[in-house]
Order: sequence, then C-alpha cells, then structure tokens
Amino acid sequence: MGIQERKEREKQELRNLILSTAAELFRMKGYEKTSMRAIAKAIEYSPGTIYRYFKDKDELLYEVSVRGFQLFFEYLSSVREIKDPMEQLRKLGEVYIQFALDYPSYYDLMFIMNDPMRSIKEKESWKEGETSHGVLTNIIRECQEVGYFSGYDINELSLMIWGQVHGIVSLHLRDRMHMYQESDPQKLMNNAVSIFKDAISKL
Amino acid sequence: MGIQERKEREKQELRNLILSTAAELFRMKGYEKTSMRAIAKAIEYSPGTIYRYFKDKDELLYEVSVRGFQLFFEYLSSVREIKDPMEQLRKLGEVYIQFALDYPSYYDLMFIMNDPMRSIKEKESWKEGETSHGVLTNIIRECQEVGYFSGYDINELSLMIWGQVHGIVSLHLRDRMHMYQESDPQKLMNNAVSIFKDAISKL
DNA sequence: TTGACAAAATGAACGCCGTTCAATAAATTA
DNA sequence: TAATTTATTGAACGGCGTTCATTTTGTCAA
Repeated sequence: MGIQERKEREKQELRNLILSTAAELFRMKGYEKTSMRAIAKAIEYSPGTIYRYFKDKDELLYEVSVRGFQLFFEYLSSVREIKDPMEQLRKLGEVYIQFALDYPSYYDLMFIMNDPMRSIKEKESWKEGETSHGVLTNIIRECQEVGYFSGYDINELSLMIWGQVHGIVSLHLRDRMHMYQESDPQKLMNNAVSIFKDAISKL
Repeated sequence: MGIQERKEREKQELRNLILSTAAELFRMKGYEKTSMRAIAKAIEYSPGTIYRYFKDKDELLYEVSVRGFQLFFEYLSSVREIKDPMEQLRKLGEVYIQFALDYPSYYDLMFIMNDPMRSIKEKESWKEGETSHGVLTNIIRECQEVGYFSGYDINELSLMIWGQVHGIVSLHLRDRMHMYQESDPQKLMNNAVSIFKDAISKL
C-alpha cells in the first residue's frame, strides 16, 4: 500500500504548507490582513483548496495556534531543568513573557483572539491550554510541598499567577500602555512582574 | 442664531443615536455581527450617513468605548467613598471585575480590542485610559503614604495590579478558562483576586 | 412665495472578504 | 485504454467597509 502512504504524506505536506504559510503571513502582516485568498495565493493554490484541509478559517487559525503551542513548549523546557520550585516559577514567568514578545502573533492566537476558540466549541477540549496549564499547576504543587502557598487552592493560585502575567502581556500586545511613557516597555513589564514575585513569595 | 443651535443639537442627537444603537447591537449580538449596514438599518438611515458623523468604523468603536468609560467611572465613584486607601484598592478590584462582567462588550472595546485603539493612533492621546489609570495610581499613592508598598515605583506597582485583574478578566472574556471546571467562574475569579490581595498586602 | 444656495441623506458601486460547488483535471485502478 | 476515484479550480453568492455622484431637505434673501 505504498501509494496510499505517499498520498497521505503528500496530503500532510500540503496541510503543513498551508499552516506554515498562514503562520508566516500572520506574523508578517497581522491577522487582519491575512485572508484565505492571500494564503491561497501565497501557496499558489486556489482558495477552494484550503477548504479540503480545514473546515473553515477558525479551524485553520486554531491549528496555527497549535503550532504556537509547540514553540511555547520548547520555551517551557528550559524551566524544567531548574531544581528549586520557587525558582522554577520565577523562570516560568520570564519565559512566558519572552515568548509573548518573541511571537506576539502566536500569543494572540493562543490566548487572546476569539476565532481559534470558536473552532473548539463543538470539539472535545482545549488540549494545548490544559497541557500548558498543567506545567504551571505542577510547579505550584511543588512549591506547596516545600512550604509555600500553604492553605491556598491550587486552581485559584494558578489563575491568579497566570492572570497576572497574561494581563501585563495583553495590555502591551493590545496597545493599552499609553499612560506609561517608559521608553522600554519590556523593562517596565519585567519590573512589574518582579514586584509580583516579591509579593507572592511572602504568601 | 437659534437655528444654528438647533441644527447643532440635532446633529448631536443623531450622533448619539448612532452611538447608542451601536452599543446596543454590540451588547446584544457581539462585535462580529454588528456591521455598519446593520447599525444604519437599526437607526433607519442609509449606511453612508454614518460617515458624516464618524470617520470610519474604528472611530465609531472608539467613541462607543468612551461611553463604556463613562459607565465605568460611575462604577468607580463608589470607591471614592471609602476612607482607608488599602480598602479602596480592594474595592477597586471588586468594582473592576463587576464592571467587566456586567458589560463584557464595553470591556472588550475599552481594554482588549484592537480596532478602537487604531483610531487613537494619529490622535493626541488615550484620555479615558489615562483618567482611569489615574484613579488607580492615586489610590496606590495614598497606600504608600500610610506605609504600604514602600520603596516600589508607582508605575510598576500600578501595572502589576492592573495587569493582574485585567488578566483574569481577559482570560474569562476570551474563553480561555476551560481547564477550570469550576461551575461559577466569577467565584473562581474573585477567589483568585482575593489571594492576590493577600499577597500584595504583605508588600 | 419663489428661487438660489447650502447641508444632509441616499444608495449604487468598488474592491474586498469567507465560503460553496459544479465543472474540470489529475491520478489510480481495472 | 477506459472507468473511476480523488484533487483542484475558479466563478458565484452574500456580506463587508467605504466612497461619492445624485437627490432630497432645509434655510434665507428677494
């Protein structure tokens, strides 16, 4: 059955090409200027072809976000190497912000835009979100095992911590930091997160 | 010159009608389904007329967001009545979340969507954002005057605190809380913010 | 009251968009 | 080679934001 396999492989290749091209266009020109027609033109296929590989634009965007998560998990891998759980948590925050600044379009798809989540509605679940979240809760659990955060619910803790970093990143990505005339927004963001780390280390 | 005044008044009235209708459609059907044509039909004018009152859709959305800020400031007024600045800060967080849950569409326009901010780019500044932010920094300053947060930069503090609450609210509004199977998201959000309040009160 | 002028509103038209689907082309199988 | 399955095409549909020549409405002087 070599032919079947080749066809399957070719199908995956075109699917991947669509995803890569979409991600690239998205990164370069932003979501708003990246139409299905533009993607089709970039891969030199007709618009209709994309719909053989993806149900609609929402699904395509969701699958691009999955690519973002793969990259995100690579960023996270550097966190696992650290021993001290509280130090892991610090590093996680740093890495999270770094990812958002390195790949703002991916971050947008993964954590801000509505479109990708629409395609998940009738689906089973948000696997990538849960996996990422698992990384955070595991670290928090280890922190608790060495005495931090005792008595607090782990879900509430994780939402608090995730929310804080996500909030700062989102305000920046969606251009809501006009009132801070700070020339280097990344520095301001990192300093704000530093204070946050001070605060929670006393819990 | 009574006629001039009446014409000016009528002009403002139609402008207000457009804004109110847009806000209402936005609240009921969401941004994505609220087209300029739909707004025009709702007010029983032709689409072209809207462009006599607003440069483009971004500007219209920005002006709707200004309405949101007016409502937001009313919410904030209940904070001013409190004496103790740390208690003010607590209340500010509560009121902020309540506003976001009561008026998710306004919140989206004010703090998440890209479109309204585009119209501000060539404009002078984001007045409403700065005013809101001023409320927060004033409270933080008062907290510092009674001994809290000493040694920390007020901008970094404010970004940290705003970011935390905004982050939690945004994750909820943009449907990124699937991993918390909590039946009552508001409760979870409030509990998370409670922990945050515990944390920063030790700073 | 009438006609000239200005202001406001219209809606067809432009060039986009996401999406569908009958027609066509290409690849596989018999 | 012919029949059949699979993949691709691109015109067409309805909708979008926006523009602008045309028409309607309102104002004021003669």
